[in-house]
Amino acid sequence: MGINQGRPPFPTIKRLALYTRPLESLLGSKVQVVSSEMLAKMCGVTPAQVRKDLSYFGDFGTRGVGYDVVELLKTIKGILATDRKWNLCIVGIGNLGKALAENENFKKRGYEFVALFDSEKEKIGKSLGPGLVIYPLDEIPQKVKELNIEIGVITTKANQARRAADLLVLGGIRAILNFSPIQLRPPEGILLENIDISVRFEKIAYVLAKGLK
Amino acid sequence: MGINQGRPPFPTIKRLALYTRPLESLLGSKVQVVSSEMLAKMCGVTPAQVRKDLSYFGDFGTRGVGYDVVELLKTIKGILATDRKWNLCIVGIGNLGKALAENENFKKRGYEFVALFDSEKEKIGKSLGPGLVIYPLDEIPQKVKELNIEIGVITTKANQARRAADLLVLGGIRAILNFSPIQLRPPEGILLENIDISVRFEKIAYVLAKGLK
DNA sequence: TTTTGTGAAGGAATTCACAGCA
DNA sequence: TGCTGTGAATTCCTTCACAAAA
Repeated sequence: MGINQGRPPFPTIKRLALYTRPLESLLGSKVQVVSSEMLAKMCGVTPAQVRKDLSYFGDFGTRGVGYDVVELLKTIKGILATDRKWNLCIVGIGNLGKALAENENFKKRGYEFVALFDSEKEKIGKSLGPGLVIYPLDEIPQKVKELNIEIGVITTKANQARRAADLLVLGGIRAILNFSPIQLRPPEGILLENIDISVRFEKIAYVLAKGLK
Repeated sequence: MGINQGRPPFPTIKRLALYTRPLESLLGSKVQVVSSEMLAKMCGVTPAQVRKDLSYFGDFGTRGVGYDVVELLKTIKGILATDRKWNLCIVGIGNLGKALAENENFKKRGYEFVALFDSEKEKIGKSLGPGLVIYPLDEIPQKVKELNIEIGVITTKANQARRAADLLVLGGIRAILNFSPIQLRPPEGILLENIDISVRFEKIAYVLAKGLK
């Protein structure tokens, strides 16, 4: 019973988020109990992995039976802090920025975009979705403070990314999710995550070309 | 000298792709030589990591000097098989699909979208960019064969993802890049990569909430 | 000198295999 | 009996530290 050794590995955190999806669909179909084996299959991982991941946070299962779907989902959301609202903003309202802003899934999970920014004059003042207005970049610091924005998403062109990051930092942002292919260097204490989609293509190309598994 | 032990770790492959970006900008500014230390700093990794990564494939540096930028870039592109063209298609032409289709960076790296697919009647026949027409989903298998498409990108809504994957497989696709939050199960031998953006938000939320480094 | 290339050491994450409990 | 929870074993990846080369 309960609480494993030191801090859980980061891969564990990402998998917890993964577990959430099939769990929600099980919930929808009124399944009450799930085994590590079933959950594992639904997520493409091993059963031992599922159990180990969960064991870092306590023990939620019943031996011989499995995990209660409702309880497990609630627990994971608690661990991931998805049981509260997070205010985000997007800098750079091109296609990608729009795609994120209009995606309903994020809001469902508690991630709410409360401000949009772009450098193009023609876009300023336009709104996307329900009352989501596009502001100029200079207003980033002020809006971040005013609206309590904790996470900033950068979807600008490469040449604007650095400026976007600086302005977010100035406003007191806590984390940045960067889609540009630029290496940002935020000050100590600010969390940076990069998503570089073409890196994924490159991995695919490598595997295909080398013909390895 | 040269060629390290067994197959290189996958993290190494992803970093090679990462190294490519600053290398290109160095190339642009006519810098001829780069040390592992400088390259490391530009990418946010350690110098030892850079050298170890490269050592899996041979030795390209000159001791006491560094790496020749032009040569290193060419070598990495060769390793990643980015020195040739790859034909891709996108299934699901919403904002995200559009963002990918219109992004010039991919083509620059050899990843060319040669067909688009969507299930909405109103979108069929429209074209995006230079001669990129949107076809209905049923035409996926035929077009994949006809145009020699090796990589399929799925940017549909969740409820269409499975069908999209099946049709791609039917056409003989070799790899699938899946942006939907659905766990796909392609047959043996077909490479699947998932990009689930909200997982990244979840990791950020976790770190912020726990206040850990 | 300077900076690479790399075995050896260390650390992190996964898998094994089984004890413990329902 | 069946499935969880978890130390121990293993595999995988990174970092260290230094010999080798320019």
